[in-house]
Amino acid sequence: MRPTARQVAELANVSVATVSYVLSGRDRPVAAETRKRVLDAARQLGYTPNQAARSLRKRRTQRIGLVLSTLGGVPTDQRLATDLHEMADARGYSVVTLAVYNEARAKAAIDVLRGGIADGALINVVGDHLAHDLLAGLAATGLPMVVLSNDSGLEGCDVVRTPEVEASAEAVEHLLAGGRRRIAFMGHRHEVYRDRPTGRLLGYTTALERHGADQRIVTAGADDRVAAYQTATDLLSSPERPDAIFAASDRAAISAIWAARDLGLSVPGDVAIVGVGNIDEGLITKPQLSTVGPLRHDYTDVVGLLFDRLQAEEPLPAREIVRSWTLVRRGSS
Amino acid sequence: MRPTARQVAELANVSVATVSYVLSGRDRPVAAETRKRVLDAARQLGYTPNQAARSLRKRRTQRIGLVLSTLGGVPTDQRLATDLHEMADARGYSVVTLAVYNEARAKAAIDVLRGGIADGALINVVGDHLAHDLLAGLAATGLPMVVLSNDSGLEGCDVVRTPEVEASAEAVEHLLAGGRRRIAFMGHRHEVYRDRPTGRLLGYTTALERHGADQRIVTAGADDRVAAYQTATDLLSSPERPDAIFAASDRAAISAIWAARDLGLSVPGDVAIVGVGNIDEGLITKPQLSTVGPLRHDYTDVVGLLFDRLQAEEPLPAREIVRSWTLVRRGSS
DNA sequence: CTGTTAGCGCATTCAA
DNA sequence: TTGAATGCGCTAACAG
Repeated sequence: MRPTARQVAELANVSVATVSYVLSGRDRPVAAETRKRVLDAARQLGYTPNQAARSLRKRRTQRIGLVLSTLGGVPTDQRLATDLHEMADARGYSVVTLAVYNEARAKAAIDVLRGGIADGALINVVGDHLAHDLLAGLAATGLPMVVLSNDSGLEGCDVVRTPEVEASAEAVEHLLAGGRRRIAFMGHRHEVYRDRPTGRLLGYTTALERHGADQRIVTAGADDRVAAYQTATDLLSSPERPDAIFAASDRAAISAIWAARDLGLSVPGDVAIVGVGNIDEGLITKPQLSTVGPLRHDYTDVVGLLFDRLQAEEPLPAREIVRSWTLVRRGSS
Repeated sequence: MRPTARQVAELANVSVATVSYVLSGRDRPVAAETRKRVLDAARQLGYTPNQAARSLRKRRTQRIGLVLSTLGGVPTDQRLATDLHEMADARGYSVVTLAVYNEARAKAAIDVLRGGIADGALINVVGDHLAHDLLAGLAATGLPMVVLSNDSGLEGCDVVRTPEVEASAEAVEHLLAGGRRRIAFMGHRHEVYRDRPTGRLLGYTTALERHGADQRIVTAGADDRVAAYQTATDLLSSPERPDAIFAASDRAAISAIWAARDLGLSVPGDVAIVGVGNIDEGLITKPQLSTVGPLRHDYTDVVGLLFDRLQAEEPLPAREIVRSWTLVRRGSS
């Protein structure tokens, strides 16, 4: 079927070892003429080394696993992915991406990693699909990994944290300081449909509590633009219309701006709107979108953690990065 | 390091063969007590079979490769990915995604597939990053694959085609029929910066030619929302403002609607706008977006082609699917 | 400069 | 009902 090194060797009249040395380019002296025969034979047969055999033998795959919630192209994932691909490329690694989607597939994805598909993993799974003990179990195998998560108790790997609770609270306090009193929260499903507040919702409730504001308006809709538009439309056409919306994603916030404008409401006059993430698209809305998020979208430091581990001789101590988020005040609030 | 079947066997006081039989669940009689010992030992050691060794031996990986241009979450890719993941799951396959991004990485991705990372591949790469002969070479290895492409001369695999040229021409003719005379095209980079028109740009030029309209206004900007907004703003504030914009993606078309509204222009009064793709978001713009694209976003037939090949005993003849696209007239044109 | 040999970890055939 | 032996395709140590 697929040609093997053995067949290349026969065609070139050499041993498989020579084929291996020529094609993997290790520094063993090979006569120019022999090398040419091998390369010709390989080309003629369309030979590509079997990676399963190679990594079984070398005990390395030269691959990185990227684990994401979905292939949905959340802005953060896109940046993370491009930085990872670029840095992996430069170091001779390839990247395979695993999408989790739900709890069952999260288990499957972890098993694929446990099965040794990659030499290291970069993991960004939001919500609770990826059970904590699965992750801990994976880390315990010694697989170099860095996890983007605010969960506590992750040992044996690097962790990248995001100050989303504090930043969200800051955003809501900014709205309160502007005199807003009926502030609605539009969140992701995984935050809203949960027993106790976490993440951006927790920031929202915390800020309200601090200011003795007990008016909580919590809706879902931040997961996609259409839902956000509809949710915002509902909120803004209700008799008790909110005077501010804090959306858990910029994409949702932008939909909310459009919903307000379509209803003839002025932003921020009638309703102030703040998002999360600081995506570029916030600069082309009218008014421009206020948001909390990173000022620069750069994940090279995060990816760097992973390659540090891969290139280290001995296990590295667990490190932690806390990313820096800022409230960016623009026209919408 | 990572435990092997051998270690499990020693701990359970059985042979590696027994471990293999118990854990892979093949139908060889194993005493209940032995089975329990093996399972306990495996759990205790946290054993997961090495997939490289397993697929080397079984000559199957139980994996599918999904090859995409980017992890950018183009709507089509999202649908394709969810359908693939779901169907793969149901059949006991996992999915690994490879992102191409550029020409060099396209070669790398093909090499990964040639190296046997998966038993089959679903490939959707737009533009010319993935050279035709690379794809042909991959198909020649006998790897079951289905390719979404309008290129000709792809042999040894299933091909899924999209009537984008005809549909784009239809969209432009619809604009012409509505009396529009200065129709601008906003395209993807890979179409616009190329020696001769292809794809959606070709549909545009073809329609204009047919009607003797020689006014061609070709711009890029369809690749992202921000660029589209800026391009549309430029177009619409120029002294020779177009009376219609045909955008190569719905996302760009939606940005164009915003740009028009922000300039105080009426859609479709001052400028008609048509997109491509028929995404749901076109229903929440004001006016709603006219578009050409599939009426239903369903890729199960495409994914089905791949699994047909994987499950077939002998090589299947190459098949072809032509997807059905329709002009959906809504308020923006 | 090149070939022979011995596994990597697993699934599977053949004996027992 | 179980174990020993073989080899998937490759790399790397050792021998020549």
